[in-house]
Formats: sequence, C-alpha cells, structure tokens
Amino acid sequence: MKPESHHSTAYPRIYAVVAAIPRGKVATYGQVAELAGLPGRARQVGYAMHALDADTPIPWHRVVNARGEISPRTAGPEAGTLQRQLLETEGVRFGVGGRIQLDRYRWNPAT
DNA sequence: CCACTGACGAGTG
DNA sequence: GCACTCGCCAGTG
Repeated sequence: MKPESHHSTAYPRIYAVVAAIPRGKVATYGQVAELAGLPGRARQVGYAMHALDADTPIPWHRVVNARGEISPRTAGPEAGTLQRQLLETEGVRFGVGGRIQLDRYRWNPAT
C-alpha cells in the first residue's frame, strides 16, 4: 500500500457516480457528492466536472444544481447551451426560467 | 503561508 | 421566491 496517498483522489469516485446517471435523468451536485462518499462537498463535484475534457465519455450534462437549473459558467454560456441541448435530446423538459422539475427528473439510485 | 476564486448548497431574513 | 451569508476545499498566484 502507498502510505502517502492522503491527498485525495476523489475525482474517480465522482466520475463513477456521474457515469451511472441514466439517460433522461439528472442528479444534483450535492447528490453526486453524497453518493460518492463526499457529503457536503458539492463544490468539488463542480470542480471535477470543470476538469473534464471536451470529448469525455462521462455524461456531465446530467448534473445540475439543487434548484434544477444549469449552473452558470464563468467561462461563458456556450457549455450551458450545449448542456441544455443534450438534456432536451434525452427528453428532459425545461420550464420557463430554464428550470427542470427535480421531483420528476431526479435520478433515484435506490430504484 | 495567505488571499482569492469557483459547474455548490443549506440556512436566514 | 429572492438576496445574502457562511461552510466547503482544490487550484492559482
């Protein structure tokens, strides 16, 4: 074993959870964090998403914020527009205000 | 080491 | 429901 591995490698765990979100469903950053064994660290999930390559197989677009919205990027609206497009292609409907009804589309891993 | 930032979120008013 | 504060912590300068 490597005794020096204390500086977290949480990204793989986060990506594993995101990869498990079914098509047409969404999960919140906080939900992903909790499922990855990192309760209260929703922010790190966002950080992990930001670190993904453009051609990643990870379905990053299925992760939205706790209000059911696509989180605004500092970099610009481009990624957000793509995210919404990808979700709509999977059948996820957006209401006025760019809101998704979480009670309807949220992924429930228990089922 | 310190200050600041940021794909977040619960709590408060 | 909105605006704000505070906690969270990796990355950057």
